[in-house]
Amino acid sequence: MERNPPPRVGLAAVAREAGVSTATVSNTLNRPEIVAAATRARVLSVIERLDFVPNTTAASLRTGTNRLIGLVVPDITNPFYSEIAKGVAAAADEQRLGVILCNSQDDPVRELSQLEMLAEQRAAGALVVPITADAKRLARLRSLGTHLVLIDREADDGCSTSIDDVAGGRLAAQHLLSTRGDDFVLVNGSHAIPQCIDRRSGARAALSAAGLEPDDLVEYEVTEMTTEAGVGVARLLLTAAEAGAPLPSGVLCTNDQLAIGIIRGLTQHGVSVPEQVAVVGYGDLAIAADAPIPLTTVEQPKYALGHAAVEMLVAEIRGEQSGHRHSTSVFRPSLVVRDSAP
Amino acid sequence: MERNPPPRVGLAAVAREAGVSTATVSNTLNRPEIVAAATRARVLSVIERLDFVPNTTAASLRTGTNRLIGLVVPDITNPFYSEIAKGVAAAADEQRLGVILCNSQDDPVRELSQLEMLAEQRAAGALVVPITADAKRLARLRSLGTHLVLIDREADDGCSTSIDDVAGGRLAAQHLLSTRGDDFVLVNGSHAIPQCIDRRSGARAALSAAGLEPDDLVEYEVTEMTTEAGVGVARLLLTAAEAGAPLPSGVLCTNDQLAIGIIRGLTQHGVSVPEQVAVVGYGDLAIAADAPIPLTTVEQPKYALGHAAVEMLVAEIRGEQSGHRHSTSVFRPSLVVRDSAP
DNA sequence: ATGAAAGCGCTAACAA
DNA sequence: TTGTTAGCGCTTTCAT
Repeated sequence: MERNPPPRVGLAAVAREAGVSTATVSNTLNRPEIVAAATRARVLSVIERLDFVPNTTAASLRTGTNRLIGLVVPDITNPFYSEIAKGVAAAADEQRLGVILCNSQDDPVRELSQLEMLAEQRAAGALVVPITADAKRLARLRSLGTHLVLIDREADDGCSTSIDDVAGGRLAAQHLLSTRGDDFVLVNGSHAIPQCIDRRSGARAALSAAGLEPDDLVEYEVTEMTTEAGVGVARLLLTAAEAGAPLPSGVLCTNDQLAIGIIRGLTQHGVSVPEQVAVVGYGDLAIAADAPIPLTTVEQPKYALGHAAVEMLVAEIRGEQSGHRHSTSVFRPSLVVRDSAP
Repeated sequence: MERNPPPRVGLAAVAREAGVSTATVSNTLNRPEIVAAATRARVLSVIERLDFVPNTTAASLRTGTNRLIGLVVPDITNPFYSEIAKGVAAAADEQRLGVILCNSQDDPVRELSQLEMLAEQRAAGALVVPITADAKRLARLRSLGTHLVLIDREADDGCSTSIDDVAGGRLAAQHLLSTRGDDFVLVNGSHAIPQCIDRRSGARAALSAAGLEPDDLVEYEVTEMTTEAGVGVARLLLTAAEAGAPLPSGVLCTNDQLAIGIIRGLTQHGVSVPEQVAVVGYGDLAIAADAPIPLTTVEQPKYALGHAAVEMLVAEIRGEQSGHRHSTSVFRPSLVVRDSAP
């Protein structure tokens, strides 16, 4: 079982064996068109035979470029982020880039030190889903030198890919409006979260567009956007109904977990969904389709978000000298109609 | 908005500014104890002032070691793998390692090319959740030079971290046996999947241990381990019951999706869970706790699996010359009792 | 305790 | 078309 690793063969060994210079070996790899077909074939066969694996570390040092990019997400376990990561990984594969995954765990300090690590690795750039949009922080990140593309957050100064949450909120509200009327309620997360604000704005915009007063929209704000919180709000709704107020004909939730909680809370108490109350979620996670009553929800192009971010980063890197204008691509969400709100 | 990137300062610039040699700067960074306190302070202040970011690429080239490891998973979107990734990312942070994420998408060809990429990057090693355990393939991977630690699959020749699926199957079966009796059925995935085989073996072992005949265990095998497939099996169970055979008192599923499907299929037809039929899942994904009837299931230490794998890889790398014996650490799953099978 | 200098493996002028 | 050669930025003997 003694298995001393064979001494790594380098460009020089290949060159010697093939009877050419190192430059020619390098060229057959990087610019095959400028080397004679015969030589190329000979070199390639030697490479094969010696099991030569080029050392990109050395190449990076020499060229000053690196085929490595960073991806910083708050929690890779969250389906929203892991879908993004999947899109990033696929695009990176296409571009022959490696992705350094950093899980910031919602900790700004950790996030910063990870960006620092990426800078030390001389990553060509980084895609980050920032924990806080604090402009000062972002400037600091950028000053670390690597190119930055923000995901799921618009950058005033720089590239980003994001989703139009206002449009998503509008879409959901319009659906409820046209199928159920105007007496739906909004179940929202903390107003400290930009996405929650935007979705709410969209819902209000839909109301305005229908000639209604947006301030009449009843909103329940929860601190944790969990299934449990949803069940809690459902109870509130039922209590109010017992006190005489009618149940709303629709509930618009700003994520899927809340919506599932609402449905559970309502159905447990004999209220039927969607007959008595229609429920719309937001996000289209796997749980939406798999729920006991499949969820009508706003689908977010998460994979596309990640995929596009890589392409944007590559464009930014390429355009480094050739002049590059920062850009933002905003994806439009769409409504997926299922049983919970037909 | 013209912002020419400032020319990167290197070790040499720092040395010049601090009036010392590059060796001293390097030493204050890597072996601070051997440089005089006064010099060290001066150098550090210059580093700070010039915003010097060491270039690990160059260091790697020089030392032949790299603070980068690879992580290859079949699908980062799958909660099982993303939990592992989280554990890997955390452990890597602790060890100041970068993690290159590769999503093999269940494609052996892609997996191989990703391992090749890791070899080109001279990653210090790779953690892989292999698509196929084919020994020849693994040998080929190892021959690419980087150290390998397998995750969720035992390596006959090399390091690995895995979960004892036989124990998990036994745990689940024992629970059903002691709370419900011996007339439970097994709903399993394809026998081509080692984990499915192991979980089945565990269930059979539990039967044997109770003095029962393992061959009497009724098993339903599905090709896709989805919620839908679970609903399908539930229907089969109900049809059989109509034909006179009694419903089993328990159902043991080899993943959580199947269990949720079973519950849905049964309850939709008026069968109460757990009163008439107890259902046990496997995996303890988020959906288990969040299900309408919270799921009794076998919890797998996914995070620990990833975390331990990093430590094992580090040990293997360290022990490269100092003699290192390959090891396998096998984690024991545990049973989480919830409402679906109290 | 510090400095001088030789590379790590590769790429890219430039020369032939 | 191919070869020669000078580094990329760092670490590490070996002197001093």
